[in-house]
Amino acid sequence: MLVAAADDGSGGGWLRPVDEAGAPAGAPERVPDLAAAVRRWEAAHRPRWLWEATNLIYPRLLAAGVRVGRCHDVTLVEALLLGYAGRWGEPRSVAAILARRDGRPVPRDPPPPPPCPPNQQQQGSLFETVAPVREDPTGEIVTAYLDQQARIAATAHPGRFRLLVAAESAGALLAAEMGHDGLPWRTDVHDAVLTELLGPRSPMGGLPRRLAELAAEIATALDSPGLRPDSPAELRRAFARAGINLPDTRAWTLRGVDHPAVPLVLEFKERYRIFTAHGWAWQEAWVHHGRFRPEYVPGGVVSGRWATRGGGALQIPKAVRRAVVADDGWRLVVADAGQLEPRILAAVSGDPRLQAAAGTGDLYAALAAESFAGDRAAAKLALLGAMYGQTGGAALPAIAVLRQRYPIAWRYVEQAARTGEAGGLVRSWLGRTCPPSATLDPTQPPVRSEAARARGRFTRNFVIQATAAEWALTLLAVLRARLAAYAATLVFFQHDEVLVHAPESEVPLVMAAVREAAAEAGRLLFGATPVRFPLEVTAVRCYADARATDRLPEGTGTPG
DNA sequence: AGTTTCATATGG
DNA sequence: CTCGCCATATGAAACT
Repeated sequence: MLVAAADDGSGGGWLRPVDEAGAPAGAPERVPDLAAAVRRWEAAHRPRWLWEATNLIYPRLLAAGVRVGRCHDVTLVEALLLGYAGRWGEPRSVAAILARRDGRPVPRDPPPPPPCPPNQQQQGSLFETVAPVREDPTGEIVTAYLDQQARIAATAHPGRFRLLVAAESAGALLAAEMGHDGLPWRTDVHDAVLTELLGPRSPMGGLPRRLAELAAEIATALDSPGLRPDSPAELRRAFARAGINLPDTRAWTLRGVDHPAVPLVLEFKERYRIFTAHGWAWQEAWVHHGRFRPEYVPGGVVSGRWATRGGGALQIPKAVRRAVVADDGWRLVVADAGQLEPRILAAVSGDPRLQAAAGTGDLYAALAAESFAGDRAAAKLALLGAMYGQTGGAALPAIAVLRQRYPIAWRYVEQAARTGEAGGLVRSWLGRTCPPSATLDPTQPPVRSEAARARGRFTRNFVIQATAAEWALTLLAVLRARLAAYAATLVFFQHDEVLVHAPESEVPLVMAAVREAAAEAGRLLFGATPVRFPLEVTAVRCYADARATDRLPEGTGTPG
């Protein structure tokens, strides 16, 4: 059963129960308290909620303590369907869907809100900026839903597309929940990390002591009083005065320069970065009551990966992860999908030799043993180079070996690249479609240009990265459903890594649930396949203690 | 003064 | 690992 739901902008709303065909399955209701009504329906029937946009309606339900199991997010699904039809970027609201269907002028979507740190939010601002709704919109939502169902049925693989739709909608629920719950964050530990790396904070808002000392040492070493090492232009001029002409001041460039100031500059850069991006100012804006609450944006990246709005949640530096600490009596279950993209390539291409390697715990090692004389690093570089469209550098011989030894996998990415170079569209396994090229015209003869080659690299990588993203999204959806029975909650998701905050007593159950979710995601996407999607799962007090590797020790002994 | 682009870092 | 892919965020520099 489905229940279409809409809020009226002031706490109340409308509900309309319907069946899969859109026929009434109960009386439409005008409710004075939408959250309370949703809570009653969820407890009694666990329907699939049908609404225009999870990111608009669900945060208010969460604030009222209401959670739901499943939904269909019309706006996110419309983005998928528009992309599938090659109409990327057109308006996605219910009103836009109906207008397109009826041949009326299509209204524009409202602009997304700007990034807003939670500690600067004004209470009630959301309610004031949204015009109150006076008419029941649930009938139109149902109509839009039925229109979408028809278009989904007309895709090349409707079953796959339905899985994508379900996963995308579940992701939207989870994104709102994680933004609401927040990531456990110890401000005292964060302070200690900052003080250790940067020195005591300057009371006047200037550089902290250790950074200021480093800047002074750099100025002395370059005989440039007052030099600000955070200014690339000043730094280049100072090095030029010392007889060293730099093309830029990147860390990698500096590492090749023999001068006493270089190690100081490198140290300054590393620490200055943490000071500006994840220092005290960031903490004051984004962390409160022991939780970091970023705003996740499902589908915010063209490949289907999530983005975040403000807070830099997907770029937390390794050093700062020490501040992510489980509550007393709780643990963080950290699960990381190792070697995900090459495993995806094996699954989608059907290359039997690559699939054999992807059936082991360490794909790169198996590949190395099979085709690279045991050189694991070469095997890894070859695969990454093939998936990214690398055309230069030291990995070229290894890429040539890959091309010859794994021709089916090679042809898969080559085909995607050719399509892109010609201005065509490519799709992920479940049917997410890449945006069209801004410059290439598929109706014209192919051109050979740097733009065409860049487009080829993009589409080549898209088919892999987008499928990897939907595997991860499917895992999340499955795991979220399994964790509903536990006190444990998902608190963080970063492309191929998830964090679950769990009471100690639930840790074994949660670790098993994560592994099962990974296996289930593989089955849901690819059915019976020899490719495995192993997870490295650890339970830790502190995020920084979860070691990151690209190797997955399996079984009882070490290989070789 | 306000806005846009560049340079450089972080993450996968 | 400069590479080849996808991002966000900051401050400086360069503009309107």
